[in-house]
Amino acid sequence: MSKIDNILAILWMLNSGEKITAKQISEKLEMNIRTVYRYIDTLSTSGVPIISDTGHNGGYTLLNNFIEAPLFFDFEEQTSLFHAAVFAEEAGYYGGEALNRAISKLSKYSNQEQEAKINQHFNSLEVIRRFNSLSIAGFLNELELSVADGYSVKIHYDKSGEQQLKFRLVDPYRIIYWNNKWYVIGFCHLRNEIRSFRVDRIESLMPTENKFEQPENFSASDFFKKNLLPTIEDKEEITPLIINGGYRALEDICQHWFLGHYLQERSSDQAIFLLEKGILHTYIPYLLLPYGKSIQVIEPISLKKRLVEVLSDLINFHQK
Amino acid sequence: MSKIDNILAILWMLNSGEKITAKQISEKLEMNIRTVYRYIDTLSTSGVPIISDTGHNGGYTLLNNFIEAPLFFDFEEQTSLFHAAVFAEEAGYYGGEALNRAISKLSKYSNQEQEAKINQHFNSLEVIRRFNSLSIAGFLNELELSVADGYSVKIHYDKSGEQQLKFRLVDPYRIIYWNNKWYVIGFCHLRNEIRSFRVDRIESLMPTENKFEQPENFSASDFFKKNLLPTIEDKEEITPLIINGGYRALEDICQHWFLGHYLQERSSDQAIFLLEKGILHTYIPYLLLPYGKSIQVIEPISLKKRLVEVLSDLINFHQK
DNA sequence: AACTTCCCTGACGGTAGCTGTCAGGGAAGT
DNA sequence: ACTTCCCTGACAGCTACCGTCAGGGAAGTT
Repeated sequence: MSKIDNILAILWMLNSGEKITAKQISEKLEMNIRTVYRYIDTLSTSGVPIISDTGHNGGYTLLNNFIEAPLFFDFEEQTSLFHAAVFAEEAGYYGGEALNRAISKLSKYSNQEQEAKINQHFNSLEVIRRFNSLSIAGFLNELELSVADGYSVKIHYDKSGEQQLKFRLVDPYRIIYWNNKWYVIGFCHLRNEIRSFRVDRIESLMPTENKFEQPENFSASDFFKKNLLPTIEDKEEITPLIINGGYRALEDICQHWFLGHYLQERSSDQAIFLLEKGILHTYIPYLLLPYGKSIQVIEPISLKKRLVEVLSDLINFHQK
Repeated sequence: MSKIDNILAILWMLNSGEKITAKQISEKLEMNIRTVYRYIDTLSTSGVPIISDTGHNGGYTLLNNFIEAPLFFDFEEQTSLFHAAVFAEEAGYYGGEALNRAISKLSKYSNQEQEAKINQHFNSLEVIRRFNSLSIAGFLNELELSVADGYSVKIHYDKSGEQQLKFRLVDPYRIIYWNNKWYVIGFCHLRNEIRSFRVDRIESLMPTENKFEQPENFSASDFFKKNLLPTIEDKEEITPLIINGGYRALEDICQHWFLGHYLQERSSDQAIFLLEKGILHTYIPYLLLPYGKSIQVIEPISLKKRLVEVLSDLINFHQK
């Protein structure tokens, strides 16, 4: 960060109205504390009415909150904000309206030279959208409000694609975006436990006036990863899955959205995953099929057999 | 007078709204005119939208907007910018440093009331990262510069995972982000045509001093979609692929990263795609395998046969 | 077309200024 | 007495800044 940026940052901090110590400033801005003293001195000398208190409960305040410190971004910063907006759009971010307003404001505050430079660099990158389900931004907006303000929602969730008329009351804790899909995680009163719901499978959603308490230090990330696939009911023993293959195929499989979580070890032609036996025989065969002959299961033998079973089954099915 | 003092003094002079010349500034602040030019450049580079006119009646002014209404974002706009940064990070965006700087400025700029609100809404959403290959930000940064400034790069590209010692000179037109992968599209001098390269498969990359002309109105998106898979050499006739299945499976397959492009028509239990025959028999079988028995090929019959062939082949392979 | 007023930039040599470290001092609160 | 706070001077290293010089182009006037 340049000196100007840091000086302005100090002004913004002081302008917040709260007393702040030199140590806090030095930590926030990652500068040496001696430099903080110097900058404060510089600002004071320049006429900024800074009040400094020594001793306990000491720190700096402004005489009044009237300093107008301008906000500006250099072309790299602006370009990156514009690009970030593009990634958010690609993901189907629900706050697109506010984001467009922000971007629009930003784009009005450059002169022609700056604008040309920003465009040049902005156009270096193109983000191509993938296919998404029908717009779920409406539901996401509702959910966001409910999460932020702590209100339960009543949803009609349809997991299997078949009509069901049961509503659920859900305390939404967090919205999740993962692997090109939107989820809401929350406490489901119907099931009396924390559940995740794919937003594109919500048929209807109604806000309620039921207030709930958000749990402290809830990590949606942890919960989510633990519940990636339908839970196998009984605790089963962990077993290694050993796969041989070419460099590229292994690279792909080690970064697989599901299998990647269970990677234990790999070399240039072998990867070892640790999985529960139940998962191994129910889901893994289908996950491996698209790799064709570019990978080979070395262990467990039972999975090789299971694979052949699945394949035979499919042959019968497709010969009908 | 310290530099900061003079820089801020210039900023206030410009903020008066009147046009002012470099000479006037140098006299008022008793500085050399070369230094004035430097300070103006510093401010401009930092993002202050200064308008400069040469010749008679020349001088500096600030963009009108900036005078009347300094840049200000409300909490929704700020939250959305913060979220956008999170999506960019998830994608492995190369401009993360500049983006962090921008976000850092924004977060320091908001007052405490705004900050609490922003945090509340910011924490409503969690973006979970998928697995990515080793950091390619270095290459992406180099590529971005080469794209923006129009310089060729020399790359060593490794598509098959085997060692090859042939370099290519490439005129990079655009960086592409699609389906969680980064590509560069450009004119390949080795192949004498436009090609796309997956950035994580670039083994080495060197900037050159060879300047090239960016083509006008180049849509990387169009090119990219047309070259999604290895090109089938001869023009083959288009044929329909008819698939039956349950609602959910069909929903998934119609949004498939590849097949989605060829969707012609669908109903609640059937989808029709139009594809070239060659693609149909070489790639489609593998793309359909993960769907197991949840979908069924209705037409063409030749594909059903091909599917059975592929499955038999795989059985032999996995029984070794 | 020539001239003048303006913004602009690169290169150079010299040195001013900036930074972090170290040492020391005083005010305020427990 | 101790701790937490603001504060300052001095130093070495080195980076960035400054004024000077030279040159270029845009815009307006005569």
